[in-house]
Amino acid sequence: MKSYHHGNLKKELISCASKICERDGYTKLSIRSLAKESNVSQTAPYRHFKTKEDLYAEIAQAGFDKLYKAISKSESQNKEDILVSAAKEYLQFGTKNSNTYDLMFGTAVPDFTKYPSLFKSANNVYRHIRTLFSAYSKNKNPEFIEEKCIGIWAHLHGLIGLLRKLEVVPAKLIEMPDAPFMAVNKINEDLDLYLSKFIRNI
Amino acid sequence: MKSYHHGNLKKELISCASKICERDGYTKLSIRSLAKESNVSQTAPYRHFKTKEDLYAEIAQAGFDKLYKAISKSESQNKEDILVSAAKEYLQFGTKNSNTYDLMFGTAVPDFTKYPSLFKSANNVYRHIRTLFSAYSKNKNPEFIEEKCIGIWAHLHGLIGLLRKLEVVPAKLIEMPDAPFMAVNKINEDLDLYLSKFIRNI
DNA sequence: TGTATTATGTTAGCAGTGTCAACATTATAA
DNA sequence: TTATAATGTTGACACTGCTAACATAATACA
Repeated sequence: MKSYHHGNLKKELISCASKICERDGYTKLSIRSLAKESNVSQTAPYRHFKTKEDLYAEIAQAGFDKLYKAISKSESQNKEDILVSAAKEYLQFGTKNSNTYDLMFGTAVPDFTKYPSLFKSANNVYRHIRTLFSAYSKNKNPEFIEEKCIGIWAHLHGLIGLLRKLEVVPAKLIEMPDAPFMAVNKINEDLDLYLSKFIRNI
Repeated sequence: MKSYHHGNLKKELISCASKICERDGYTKLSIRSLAKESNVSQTAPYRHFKTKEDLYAEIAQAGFDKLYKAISKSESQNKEDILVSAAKEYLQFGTKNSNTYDLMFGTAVPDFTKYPSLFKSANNVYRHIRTLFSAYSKNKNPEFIEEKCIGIWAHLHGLIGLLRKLEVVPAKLIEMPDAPFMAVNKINEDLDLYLSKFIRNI
């Protein structure tokens, strides 16, 4: 005997949608199929999300919050270690949740300023990177810090994109001996080493 | 008096689709509206592209070819200047054709190995970066070269992604004084300086 | 406690999508 | 010239996001 009101639909939709987005990519998500999975009518989700983009924004925000947690958890006395470890967490989040990462940084939600809480969550990630680097860096000039932080962020962000794109079955390597897979795979195999070199080189 | 056969449909579709993808983003492209614009029936495009992804692959390949041209055109005796200039061309291509760049590196075509000629075009871009850096670098160790090239590529690739995401109307800055816009805008304003510092720092 | 209001559901329907099968016309190769 | 392949059209299926109109339940207030 099912009651007319679901009781917890919004949360369930977000949770379910997050899983689908991570599993299949956000373009595969459909509001109708999502509704079906929660045993509600096709248009019930529209009582909680005005548009599909609104739903994406919620998922993206949850992603940024999760990312923030991941890069915040490392504890150490050594400031370089913290930075390296945070970078590693960032990279791992991006590669292990690549579809969610794509939703967060791709065109699913083109303008974050439309969603202030999403904006804030995304910004918190950047601010934390800056805090860590600020503590690590000997040069405390704010402009220097900002510029280097963008650089670090861009490097990690770009690596995630490339790793995803170049993640190919090894068999293909034989056909394309000149492709950048070898190098990417090598980096992927020894991330710790790469990241400490990378940080120390800044 | 219109003839039954269009004569040059495939080329026209690709050209038209490229424009739409760059203007509106690739998700806005529909095969049906594309067909309508060429005054041809809804399903005519399917004689030239088995799926929408096949069409995306063609556009992406054209993008990589254009990118290759852009980063190849710089001439100079100084190997560092060539590298810096190529990096600048790369960045400019990515920021000025951001929707096309997104189509090239996003999830529109998830697996390049399905499209050998696209794969090759994309690979040419990487190989050219490597050629330039190889000529510039004093350390000629292949592993060193590969790793650094991935790093350069990732940095540029990531910057393009961030610049796009952080490109916001300045008015919003006031509401969010702690956001990374300032830094990003500064980098954007003086790309030459940023890139030469960046290259020299490798 | 009774009632008005709001929140949250449902049904029906519009306009649009990718893709396929069946058929029509034209260009080309044998 | 004729068979075949290439390239076009029509019609249809099963989807999609989204809206309007309506139904039910929870809540706020008198």
